[in-house]
Amino acid sequence: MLENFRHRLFFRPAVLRVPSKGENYALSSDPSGGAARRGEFKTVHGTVQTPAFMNVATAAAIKGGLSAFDLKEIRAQVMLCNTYHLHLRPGDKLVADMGGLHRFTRWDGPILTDSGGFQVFSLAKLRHITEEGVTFNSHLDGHKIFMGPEESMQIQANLGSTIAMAFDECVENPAEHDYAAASCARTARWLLRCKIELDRLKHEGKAVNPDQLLFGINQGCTYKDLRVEHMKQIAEYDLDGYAIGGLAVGEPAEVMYDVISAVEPYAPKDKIRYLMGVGTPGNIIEAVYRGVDLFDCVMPSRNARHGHLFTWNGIINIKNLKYERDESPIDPECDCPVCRHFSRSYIRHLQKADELLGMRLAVMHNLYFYNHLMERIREELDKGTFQQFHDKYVKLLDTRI
RNA sequence: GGGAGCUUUCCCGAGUGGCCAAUGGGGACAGACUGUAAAUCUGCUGCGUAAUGCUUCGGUGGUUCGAAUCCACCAGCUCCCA
Repeated sequence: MLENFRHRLFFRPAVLRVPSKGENYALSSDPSGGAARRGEFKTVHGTVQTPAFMNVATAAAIKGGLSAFDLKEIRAQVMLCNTYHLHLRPGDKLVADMGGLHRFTRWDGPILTDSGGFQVFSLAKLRHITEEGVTFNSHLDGHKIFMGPEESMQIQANLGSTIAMAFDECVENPAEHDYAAASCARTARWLLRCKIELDRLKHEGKAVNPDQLLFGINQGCTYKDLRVEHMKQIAEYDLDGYAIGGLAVGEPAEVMYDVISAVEPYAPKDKIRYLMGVGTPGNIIEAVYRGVDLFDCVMPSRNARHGHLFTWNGIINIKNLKYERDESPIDPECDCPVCRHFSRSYIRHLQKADELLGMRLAVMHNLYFYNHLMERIREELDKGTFQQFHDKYVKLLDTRI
């Protein structure tokens, strides 16, 4: 496997803190293990500066009406699409016939496709799991679909993403230790099947992207013993990257941070680490602190559609009456295209009036905020001032104002 | 000129004697949202309280133990006949 990820350690937390009065969590990284990293991740679709945020475009579009061209405008590096959703509609075969996701969407940067594993969790009422894979009832029309590791890889090979994710089971929280153990053992077996199948597809010329990378996914619920054992196991498969999945599914943030700290020392140092589905700006800062390189989350786009906007002074709800006559931009400290041109008053009006533009502008701002947050984090790591940045913003950015 | 019907809390609209401060929508106000079944969902919307309290269903006056609901008159609106 070619080297595709180079990183430098810029920061090691030296002091273990305990929660002080008024704090509901404290940094608890193991000083010998967790460490923020500044890196570069090379792919055939371009190099990703890490830590990075991946912009979620589940059905090959950013909800709220943003295109590939808008993604450039908001300084996005990576787009993320979904295997299950694209398989259902328009169908991965159609995407392959149209030349793959890059040609289809006109996004020429890296694309990561999630495997459908999260839908095993989120569509729990519509599915049945066996060793072979998962049977779903389509959320669109109810028809039965089967997806296992091989099917997920075949679909992702058709989509031609830069990075394919292994097909996993994202277990709900809380879960019994026995169930979590059995599930992550199965996820490990599925991972091997994924690797074999993707190698076969590439070897037989059936992958739209012959250089498609494969990331494995660590599971084990909130049980550190399972997490560590599972990570040790999948670390031996020499994958292109390692994800931590099954977090931020209802457990307290401190628990999530502890799991990351526990499992991080066992993730290969020279491979990129991806924390799936996370999170708030504060979550991301804490996870970077603990050695995570890559993130994705629906929060900036979904919340934007609902009027919940991120700023460098905390979170605002643009629909609130107090912004009715507010001429200032969403965030006075933001230089995104939306903040450069439009007032809170105008965006509030657009959202209250259900104008499409209201969602579009809000989504552009929030995604810019997230991508810019990652830029700031990289700058702070480069300058060696990430600790101060962390201390200033980790709580502030998640606070409602 | 004659006849019929209607008028409900911000709006639409249920309710036709007590279980009605009054169904349900909409709007307003606020909250939730973490690998997107999410342009969704939740709360709240007469005043006030710890609470059995107070004011309200076009207006006024009646009937009744009790009225948004029944009666009379008045006002406004709609339709039909001349």
